[in-house]
Amino acid sequence: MLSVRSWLRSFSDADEIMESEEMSIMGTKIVYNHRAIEKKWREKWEENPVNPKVDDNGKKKPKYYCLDMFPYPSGNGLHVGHWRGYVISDVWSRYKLQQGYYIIHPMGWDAFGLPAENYAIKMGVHPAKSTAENVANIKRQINDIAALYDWDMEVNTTDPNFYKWTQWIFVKMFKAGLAYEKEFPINWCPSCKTGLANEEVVNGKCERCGAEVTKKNLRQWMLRITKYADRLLNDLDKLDWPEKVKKMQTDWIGKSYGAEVDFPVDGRNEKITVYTTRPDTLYGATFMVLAPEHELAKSLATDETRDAVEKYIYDSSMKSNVDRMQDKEKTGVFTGSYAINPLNGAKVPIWLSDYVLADYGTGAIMCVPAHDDRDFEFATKFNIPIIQVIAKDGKEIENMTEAYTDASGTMINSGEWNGMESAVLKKEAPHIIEEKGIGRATVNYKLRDWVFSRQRYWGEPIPIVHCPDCGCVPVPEEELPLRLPDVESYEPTGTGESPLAAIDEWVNCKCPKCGKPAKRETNTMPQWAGSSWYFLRYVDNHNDKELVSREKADEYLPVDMYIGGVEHAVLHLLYSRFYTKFLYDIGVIDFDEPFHKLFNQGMITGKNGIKMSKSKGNVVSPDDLVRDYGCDSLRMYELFVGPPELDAEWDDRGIDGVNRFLKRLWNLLMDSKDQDIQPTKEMIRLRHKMVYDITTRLESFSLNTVISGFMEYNNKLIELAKKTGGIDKETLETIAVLISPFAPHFAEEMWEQLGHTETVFKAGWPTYDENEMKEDEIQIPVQINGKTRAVISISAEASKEDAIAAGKEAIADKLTGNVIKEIYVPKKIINIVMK
RNA sequence: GCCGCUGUGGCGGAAUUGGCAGACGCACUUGACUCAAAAUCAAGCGGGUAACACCGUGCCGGUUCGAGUCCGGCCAGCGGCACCA
Repeated sequence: MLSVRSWLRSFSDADEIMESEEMSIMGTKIVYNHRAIEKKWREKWEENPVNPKVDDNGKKKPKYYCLDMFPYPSGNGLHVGHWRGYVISDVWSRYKLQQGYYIIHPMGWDAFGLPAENYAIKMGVHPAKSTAENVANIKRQINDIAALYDWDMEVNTTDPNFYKWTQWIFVKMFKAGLAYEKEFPINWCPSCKTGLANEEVVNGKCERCGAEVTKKNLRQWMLRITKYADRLLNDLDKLDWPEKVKKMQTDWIGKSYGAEVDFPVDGRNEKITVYTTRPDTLYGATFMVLAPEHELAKSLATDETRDAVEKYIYDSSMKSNVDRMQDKEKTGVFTGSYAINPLNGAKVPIWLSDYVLADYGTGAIMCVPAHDDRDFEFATKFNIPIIQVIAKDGKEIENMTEAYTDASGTMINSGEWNGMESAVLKKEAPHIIEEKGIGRATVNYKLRDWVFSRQRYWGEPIPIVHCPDCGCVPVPEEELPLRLPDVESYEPTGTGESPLAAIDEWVNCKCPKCGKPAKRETNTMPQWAGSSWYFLRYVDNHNDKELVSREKADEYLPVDMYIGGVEHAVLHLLYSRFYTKFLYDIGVIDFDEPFHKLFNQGMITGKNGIKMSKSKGNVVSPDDLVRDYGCDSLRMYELFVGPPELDAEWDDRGIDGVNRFLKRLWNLLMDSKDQDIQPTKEMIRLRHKMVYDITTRLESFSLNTVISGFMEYNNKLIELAKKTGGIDKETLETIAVLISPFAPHFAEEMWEQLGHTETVFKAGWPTYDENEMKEDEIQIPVQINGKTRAVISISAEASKEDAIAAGKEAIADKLTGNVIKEIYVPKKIINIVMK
């Protein structure tokens, strides 16, 4: 079919040929014509939207806010994979609409940031221009989905009326002490030529472009997300999110309980504080390791060790993240100095090694080789003594070949702690240490503060002025937005300066506080800045006084259902939670979690699970499929390819299946609609069962089986219609409503063909009656020793005796042994156990 | 290395609380219609057998009248974290 089509398309009037062919009338029957139907209803909806606008909302109806992650306007347009999430959220929105909810289903553009900017650079056009073009193109493609989007709510992160508030939030954070400047070696992508947040480094590589991330010492704007670590962690409990995402965030925040212990340096009036989660093993500490970047690292060297120590510190600073991670074998250098174990006075050597991270804990650790794998490896390599302090199964391990890391066993070689259970001591030790005055109980997080500035052009300018007298002064709130200036050269410089730094007339300004000459901050915000709060703006996007009015926020927010890929688990979803909590703290909104329920849809891939991309040449565009099969068929096929939460390989051929289904349903409608068929008992039963099945599958988000359910019932009804000549009107009406979230144009046409003049979306979701679903006669398998030997038909109400008697009769010739047990599970099975 | 998820026909995938494994669809085969093709309709479609029997849900074992489903032990693939002390 497709190849014939493409052959026909080579003629100039191919579309007209196809159109007339499909419009043709075969006999007296009108053939399903998706083009005519979809065009007709698209126009009708344009005139009379099925979901009323915000302002028409009676405010009495319950609302449902369904949202999918907004796209960035890439130059490649949408492929069938993008469709999936949009179809899922639209199906859910329309289902909620049928249940009587007022639906908020907006769409917008995440248009600042690297993808848009890199595309612009590649094409040699200004990002503002290419972004606007790409938005227009993708908007056209998105309209093909026929989703319930309310374009009056549209937002665009590059619109000054939007980024005014992105900047406003930053100013508020600055005033709250949550945004601060810091100079330190940050993750730097040499290809994107910008600093990156920790979350944007995946396996040592840039999340965007895959280039190896290096370190660069830069002055940076940071957001103190760590201050929210506990709340970000604890509030996960109240979210209806996939466990997988909750776990990823939990691991990323990485809270651990332990103790800081102060080790005096031998012969010096200094101490080194270490962080440990295993203070119970303190007696087993036989050495100490500092990160090469530790502030005391250099000064601990003696005359004999100085050269080696300085070389090691220098070498470490030259290693990239990837190098440092991939080093299989531990390296290190002895400083020549010793520390005193504050518990037992033991003198332990102080080493430097890059397996200790400078920015976690205190940048220094005590090492207990007997009970830590890394310490064991290090001690073995450098011949450092190993002292066991936990007895496994009551005794010391002889000839230790690996560390014993379980916290289960009895303490030994541990002075007054001897004989205690290690698991108990692990909990008590921090407090004991605190009482002794040699340390304190503490917690630590893997989460780091957020590196928030980017040395790129296409982002929100950070609204800060650097004044020689006043320091960092925020741009006054009434002067926002601070507009991104137009610039001729917007390519990244790679020097650590943003292209904005080259615009003197923009950079030079007056200090808002004292009026003296000052300079503007030239870094811009990351793409996440806009996407961390955009969902709040939809419901009040024209408000020029507030980010969102409290009235509208209270009424419409937060988001009930959020749909997006799992790739945002620790980026967008963590940042959005942080922003929401901050806005809650300053009273902008009255909730502190943005997304009540989260659904992660799986990715659509090309053959063999390869991600669709232009460079791989495996991108499938929805445009041809919409033209050849229709929006309704594609919508249904997007769901039919597999469980929505799992990845699925795209195969064009499968769409024929759903298209044939719609054609068969159409033919059933055409055969039945003018016949006034009286419903048989079987039709009524099927109708109730169908409502039950479709509804329960939809509720459990098993959207692929909803589609197969439609096919199953359609097949059954077609069989039935062969006997009766058609299907009753009520059953057909029920199908039209049930299928309306999935194939909205088809449903509307079906509804109209059945004589209705109002939209099907006002029909209301059908209900079922379990009594009507019951069958009088049921088919039930009869087994001998668990193997099916016959299938019999009995009354659904049959007693155990009657059922078993009927079952035995059916397999009488096989009942040759002694029956030792007879099992009847009502309506399920008969099993005769024989010897 | 640690944590999580997933293993079912040629393929995508179905199987409430354990109860006829393979629904639904794709592909394929055959037949009808057609000069022919497409479309459509009808039949078939895990392996095995002439037909039964029998064997089949990654592998090994267990519980049970009965296991894709529960338990124990492995194997493979995918994903997350990755020296976080």
